[in-house]
Amino acid sequence: MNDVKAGPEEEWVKSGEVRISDLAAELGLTKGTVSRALNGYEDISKKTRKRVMEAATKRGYVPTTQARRLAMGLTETIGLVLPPMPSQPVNTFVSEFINSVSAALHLHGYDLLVHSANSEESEVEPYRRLVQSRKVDGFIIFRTNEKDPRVNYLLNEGFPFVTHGRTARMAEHDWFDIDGEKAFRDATSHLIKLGHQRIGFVGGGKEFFSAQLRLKGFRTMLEECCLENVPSLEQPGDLTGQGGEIAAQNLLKQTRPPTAILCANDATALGVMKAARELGFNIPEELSVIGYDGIALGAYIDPPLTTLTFSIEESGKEMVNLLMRRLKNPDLPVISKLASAILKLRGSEGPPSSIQNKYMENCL
Amino acid sequence: MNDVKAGPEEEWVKSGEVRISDLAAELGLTKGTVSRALNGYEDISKKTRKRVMEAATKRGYVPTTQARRLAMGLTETIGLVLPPMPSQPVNTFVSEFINSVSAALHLHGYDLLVHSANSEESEVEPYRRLVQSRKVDGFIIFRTNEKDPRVNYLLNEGFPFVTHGRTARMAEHDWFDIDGEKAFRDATSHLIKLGHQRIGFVGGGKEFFSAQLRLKGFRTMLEECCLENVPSLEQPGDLTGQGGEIAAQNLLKQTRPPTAILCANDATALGVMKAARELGFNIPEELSVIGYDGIALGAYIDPPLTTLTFSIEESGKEMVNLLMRRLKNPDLPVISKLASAILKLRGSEGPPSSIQNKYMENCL
DNA sequence: AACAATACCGAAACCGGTTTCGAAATGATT
DNA sequence: AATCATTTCGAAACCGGTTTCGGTATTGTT
Repeated sequence: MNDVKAGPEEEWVKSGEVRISDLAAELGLTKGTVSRALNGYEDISKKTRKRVMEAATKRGYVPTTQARRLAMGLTETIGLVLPPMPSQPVNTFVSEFINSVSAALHLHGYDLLVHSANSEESEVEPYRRLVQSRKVDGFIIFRTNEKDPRVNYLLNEGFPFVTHGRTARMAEHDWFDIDGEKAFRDATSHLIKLGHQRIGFVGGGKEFFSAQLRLKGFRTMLEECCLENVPSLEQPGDLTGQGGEIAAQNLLKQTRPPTAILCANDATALGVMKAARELGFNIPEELSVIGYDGIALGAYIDPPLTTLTFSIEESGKEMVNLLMRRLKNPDLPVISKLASAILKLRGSEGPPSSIQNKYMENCL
Repeated sequence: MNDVKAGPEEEWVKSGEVRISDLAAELGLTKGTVSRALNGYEDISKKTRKRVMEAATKRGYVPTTQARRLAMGLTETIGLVLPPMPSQPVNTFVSEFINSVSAALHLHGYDLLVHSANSEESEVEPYRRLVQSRKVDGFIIFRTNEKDPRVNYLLNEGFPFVTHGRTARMAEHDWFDIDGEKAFRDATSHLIKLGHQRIGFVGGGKEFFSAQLRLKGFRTMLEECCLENVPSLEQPGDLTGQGGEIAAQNLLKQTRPPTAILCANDATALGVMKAARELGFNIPEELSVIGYDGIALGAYIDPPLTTLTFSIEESGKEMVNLLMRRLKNPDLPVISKLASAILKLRGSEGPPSSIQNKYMENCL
């Protein structure tokens, strides 16, 4: 009939029907004693403990979470607020991230409360509500801005949290981040070694700290290789495909268009590729494109998107570790963790059509 | 300094420091009275109520959720268990779905608890744990199988839930679904009208009910248009890009390959397109491809993917409505809701290279 | 003015656990 | 056998709210 197996010797009982007081009555003990027996207190005789535990498993007793948490004064729940999603979210990242964070939290006995942000209200409002109603013990914050109101609010409250990404106040809170600067130095270097000398850059919104760091990595490597930094080759973006399209048009319609474009994320890169196709550029022969994020979909397009990738699972795990440490001892000094992205070559980049080796003469 | 504004006339207080007993003491009332005043009981004088409410807002009192929920015997929380994710998820769907469900729940004062499934343990284990520990009042289940152990378990427990997708026991539980059969009839019809006569189909796993219905829609429309159903043109898939690649190879290496391929979802379609390119088929000139899901990324590939799409936001909203109704009154009769997908033409389909109008002579 | 009806609030139980404290029972010591 | 230390458990407070019940104080009726 169905695959739920009940013990053979006793009738099936619906879950969650037996309370600690039932157990206590059945055993002729008080609920305090039963509680201590189950929680490993030392002042319980082996014999009694055994009786209690056997009765508990036999009756299928599981403590009511709400009651336990109320008594212990903690929620064992971590909040994650989804940023307001534009209608064109290319957020394969988000679901993977939620998945890894949730799994990591579970190992510590914590639950994940996912809240959606209403775009009509202030960005901090959801956080404020969750804090005030005491629904969570801490937060996981991602996609940080340089000046982040959420961070300001939580720091002010003294409420525990960890960010995915740095902020202007990163010295005051725990954070995890990918070394986007190094990643973009690597990608830029790779393009230069292929022979590119005019390289375009499409950023994320400048409010994102990560976008600034990626830009910095790009510029640093240009300088290091004695390539001049052409302002018109740096275009702003917004981490969406549409933003990529617009930026690419601005880049490719110039009299001397770049031979390669570095994008702040994969969604942007897809927009860039779309615009490039429409303007008649062949990829990678006439234009190299590199993204950032490593979304799985990038492998299925033509040509497959070369991208900078990192382990989302590791990100989630690390962030949870940082947060658990903080919850256990709020007074510990702030720490952070920087992971690195790796360049995953898939085919959307190659040498420029006409290689000019000027930079080699000058620099190497 | 920071943008958290405190009232000008009084000093800043950390949130959540004031309890109902503090309020009561301050007002010279009992906490029972304060509680009733705040919750709109009729046996409180207007004057007292006003005093209480003013004091509450002034002191920033917000009831502790855990305590209220314990007293009221409900969790106001809905569980959503993420299916184990393969490493190649093109799951923009999941994050959007979580977002919409969370937003809809919030309107009813409910929270969303997201749990990740551990692939090593049984599929129902997470549900069992959440039920037994009484962490949630109900579940949102998606990606149903025909014989779904999760559904069996919850039905057996008499625990409230709503599914996104039908099951073998759909008469016994509330569900919401997209009319995949109709969607695939529409898509098939569209291809036939374009002149296609040999149409391939790549399904999802046959354990998914939805996959069966999509196949049924495909077959139905073939029959309706007097086209013969060629078994070798029906390939199984697994809702991933890789599965699409394999299926496409099976289809396109045949002596008489199809001129169009219908895919059970967009990820599959991307795999199909990749394989087709590698085998030298031009899309859409030599091969039309249609997907299902309407993922945003589909618009950015070349050619943009024609797909069957539906409103995820609406799905979330409807499912939450069904679930809230069920929670309010567990004895109501089972109801369900069927929404329809629409064919979003983006360019990955077109007339076959050599139009043979045989079907028109026969049928229309 | 006496009486019933109503408005309003206090007292206490309750939700289901955890934890502290003290007392009884047991065992060890002299 | 009396004393003391230990082991083991019961009693009760507590977490922070909600809800029922009953008793005044107030109002309305004749």
